[in-house]
Order: sequence, then C-alpha cells, then structure tokens
Amino acid sequence: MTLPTHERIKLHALKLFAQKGYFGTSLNDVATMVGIKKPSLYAHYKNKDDLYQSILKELMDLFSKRVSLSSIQLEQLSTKELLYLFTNKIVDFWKDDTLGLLYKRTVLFPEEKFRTTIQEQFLQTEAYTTDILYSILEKGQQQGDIPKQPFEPLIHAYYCLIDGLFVQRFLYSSSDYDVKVKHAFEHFWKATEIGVEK
Amino acid sequence: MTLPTHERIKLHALKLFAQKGYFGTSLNDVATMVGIKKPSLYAHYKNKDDLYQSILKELMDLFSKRVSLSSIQLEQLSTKELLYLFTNKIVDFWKDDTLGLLYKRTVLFPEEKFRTTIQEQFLQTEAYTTDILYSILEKGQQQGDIPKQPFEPLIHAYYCLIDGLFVQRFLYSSSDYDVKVKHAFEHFWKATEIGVEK
DNA sequence: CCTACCGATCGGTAGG
DNA sequence: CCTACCGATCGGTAGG
Repeated sequence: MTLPTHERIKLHALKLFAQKGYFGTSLNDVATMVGIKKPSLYAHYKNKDDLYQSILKELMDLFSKRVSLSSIQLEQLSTKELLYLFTNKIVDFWKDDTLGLLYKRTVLFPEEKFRTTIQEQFLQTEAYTTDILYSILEKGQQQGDIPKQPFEPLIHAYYCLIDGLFVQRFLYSSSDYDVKVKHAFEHFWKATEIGVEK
Repeated sequence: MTLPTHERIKLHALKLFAQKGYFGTSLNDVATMVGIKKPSLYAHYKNKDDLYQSILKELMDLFSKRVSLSSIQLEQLSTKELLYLFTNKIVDFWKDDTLGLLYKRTVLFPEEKFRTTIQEQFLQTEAYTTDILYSILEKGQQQGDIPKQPFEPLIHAYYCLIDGLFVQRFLYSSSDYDVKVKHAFEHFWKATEIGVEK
C-alpha cells in the first residue's frame, strides 16, 4: 500500500496477464484490483499496450538476473554441480507462480502485435544463458570433468532438457516435479561425461 | 465444398481455434469463413462450447492414431530404430501447422471451463503412449539392446526429451529443427544404452 | 439458413 | 483520480 500507484498497477497487471493472458485481462479488472477506476489508469500508462510492454521488459530482465551464477560458485563447484545448480536456477524461475506463468505465455504464445519485440527479448535472454553454459562446459573440459566433444549437439541436447523441464513444470505441477528434474538431469549428465575415467 | 456444412464448420473452427485460441476466435469469424451467417451455426452446434468440445475430442483421437506403431515395425526394427521412429511420429504430429498448434494451446493453456475434460483426455493419451514406450523398452531389454535398469527414471527422461522437442518445434520453427531432434535423441540414446557391449 | 435484435463488455476519450 | 460516455464487438435468441 505504500508503493506508488504506477507500481501497484504494474504488480496487479503482471498477475492478471500471467493468469489470463493479454486479451483475457481487461483494464477494468486491473483497475478494480488496484482499487481505482479504469479511466484513472490512463494517468499512469499511455494505454494497454504500453502497460503490457513495460511488464514484459521487466520479466526478461528478472529472468537474466535470477539465473546468473556468482563467480564464487563458478570457481568452487564441480562441472556437474555447476550445471545442476544452473538448471535449478532456471527451473526455480519457472516455479514462480506468476513470473513462470507469464514467461510461458509470452514465449509460447507471443501476442501478434508484440511478436517482434518478444522474439528479440527472448533471443537476447537465450544468448545470455548460452554464454553461461559455454563457460561451464569449457571449464569442465579443461578440468577433465567431461571429455572433448563438439559443443553444438551438446548444447542442443541441454536446451532440449531445459525446454522439457519447462513444459513439465506446467504439465505435472506436483510434489514429485523435483524428482523428475533430477532423473532427467542425471540421464543428460550420464551421456555427457561418457568417456571420462572415474 | 462437397462436405456437409457441419463438417465445414468444424474444419474452419479447428483452424481458427488453433491460430487464435478459444477467446480469440469469434463465431462471426467462423461463420464468415464457412460462408454463412453467425446465427446459422446454431442449427449445427448447440453453442460455442459444444463446437469446441467436439474439436478437442477429434484432436486427441487423431494424435493417438498417428503415433501408433504397426506390428510389422515392432517386429522388424531394432530398439534404437523403433524409439527414433516413435519419437518422429510424435514430432511429426506437432509439425502439423494446425493440429500441432491446437495441441500446444490445449495442453499448455487449457480453458478454465474445460480444464477437467482436457486433463482427462490428455492423461488418457499419455497412458496410451506410455504403453507403447514400455513395449519398446521391454523388448529392447530382452534382446540386449539396452542394459537392465529401472524404467521409471528412463521414462521420465524420455518424456522430458519429448516435451523439450515439443517446445522447440515452436521456438525454433526452422529448417534445422530435424537436426536438433537428431542431436537430442542421440544424446538420450547414448545414456540409455550405457553398459551394453557392442 | 436468414434478418433483426438483446444485454454485456471491451479499450479508450471528454471534461473536470 | 472521477463520472459519463463513445463505437465496436461478443455469444446468443426470436421468429420466420
């Protein structure tokens, strides 16, 4: 309640856009949740699109921030531990009931009007995670945790793992999701480290 | 044009529901595409929900039909070939621009009103594919193509592969999707057959 | 299969 | 931040 009105609008709109999508969310709903009337929204945002865009921007920024690894983690953990930690940071973001849901909607069903913008933001975010992934894998090869192998197929397979866990978060949203994450990750890792003497 | 009207309605509605979703599709749109006026639809379907439900039913039935393996295939192919064929049958269904799109919408964003129905139909379809999967894996173990191992983690990992490919179909809808499928599948298979002497 | 119409709701504006 | 209102569109019905 101490937040400025335009922040409260953004917060409630975020929740509604996540739950009901762009067209499913009416400005009347938003205003009601904030405790004001619909026309008053226009004092803070130019229109519905303006409000929506500002929320998408925040979503992608938050994702990048939440999945990044600290340099301490990068130095002290083994390759497998690092990769598992990284995987879980991404998975944890999707576990967020609001952010995860909005992320799913946005990435899988971009509104026609914002398609280009969303695509750009997504590719930027993906490039960011790919960088982290590369640094983990390169360090792993140097330390002998994983054998020498072409990175491209490996990264395809990893993204497939990540995307699979993304879907399963929503398909099987249950207490044993963590078990599924572990199983799928262990299977991925088994193939990754093949050839290394233990 | 030779099709009965209620079939033509269903066909155009399927396309529209896939592209624009339940709320994004108006009965006016449907009627216009069929070449009649909106109120005439009610001579063939009770209402919008009735039309939508009958389409969902058809979608799930088609999926089951398309992914099933023939007994000839089951007998003559190796375990790896069988699993790859099965994977590609599923992937091919998603490649269908209309059916794949509607499947994605329905499974990932079930309309609140039909949530229970959709959930049931999905679980039924999943049980069907799990049966096929089991029969492939069991035969593979008997023939020594894959080592003895608990099936549960393996099936989790496989579904994660499948769900990952499901997302990637829509994220990277491009000419090199087939390459990504191959990479991800090979990585999965590498971990699956570990321990077998070749 | 049609015309004519219903109440409800949408995003957005005027004017204060 | 409000009241009052706009044109457009929604699913659905009456009556033929």
